[in-house]
Amino acid sequence: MPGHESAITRLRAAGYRMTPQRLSVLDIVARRSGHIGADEVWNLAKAQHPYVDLATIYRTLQLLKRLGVVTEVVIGNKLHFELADQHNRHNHMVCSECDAVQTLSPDYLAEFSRRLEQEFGFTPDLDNLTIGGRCAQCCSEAAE
Amino acid sequence: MPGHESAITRLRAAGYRMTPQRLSVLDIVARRSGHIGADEVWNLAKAQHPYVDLATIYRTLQLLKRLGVVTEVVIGNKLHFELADQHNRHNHMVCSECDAVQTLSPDYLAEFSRRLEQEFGFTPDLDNLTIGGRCAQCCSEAAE
DNA sequence: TTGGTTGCCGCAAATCATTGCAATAACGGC
DNA sequence: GCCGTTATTGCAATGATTTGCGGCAACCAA
Repeated sequence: MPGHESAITRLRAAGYRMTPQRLSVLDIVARRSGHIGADEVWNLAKAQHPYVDLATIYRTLQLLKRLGVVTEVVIGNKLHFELADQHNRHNHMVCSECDAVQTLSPDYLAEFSRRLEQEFGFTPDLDNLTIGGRCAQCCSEAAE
Repeated sequence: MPGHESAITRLRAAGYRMTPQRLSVLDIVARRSGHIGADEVWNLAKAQHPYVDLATIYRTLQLLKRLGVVTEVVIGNKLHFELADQHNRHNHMVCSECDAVQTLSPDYLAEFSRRLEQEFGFTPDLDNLTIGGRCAQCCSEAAE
């Protein structure tokens, strides 16, 4: 399920050019179910297109993030990305001890978000919000 | 109001040693009302203690964060820190366009946090959670 | 199809943060 | 107060990400 044609259209509509590098990154992220690190995107991209620079990977990922095509997850000290799917929105909870990632329905943050907008005019970027903390397992291990 | 004696005690209680470098960092962060960047901590620390390494600053700040003595705020692509004050807990909303920082009562996240713990056993580290997004001013400017 | 405009890429350097290692210093016990 | 253990430091290297710049290529118009 490619599903990224709309992303291409959106890029063009926003005045950006479509390049083989961008297509490649988009394709790699779209094929992957779940998040993928920037370095891994780079490795896969090199296979398709021998001379891709890592800087281009990062720039492209940031661009796609700004356009809402991909979302960012902070895992440990590294950034991961995944295809934004309007029909399957979710947030991420990441354990700072074991780096385990759990997803969360955005419903949990809906009320919070609404209040920030209403009371402060602040529009939180929930799609790219990573909630750090300690997972159940690490909590129980720490309690021993 | 120094207020970091308790932090020193806490450090010692956790089995850590007290060094001039750590005292220095603690003192600098405590004196500052509001957040301060790691580089600025370094500059101020060098004034007191000529040979302090930046790595020590980062290590110390991470340690103090782990112990709950300081909290972290992500501003732009840099980490800032401030003294954790149990009597004045707050979260931060940071605008990704203009880097403006607003504080927020933790009450706004209390219900959310409670649900994560109850339903998933996940303990979010709200003290160090930075909420990214767009501030009211940047929102209105973007709408024009 | 061709040409001009201008956004994008590769490269290299800079920035921010973390980590391995050997020397040093903090601190509990004598 | 001195000593030994071992956590901590400084240093240098590494890792992760961003940025400046000049050449190149995508795309629109003719």
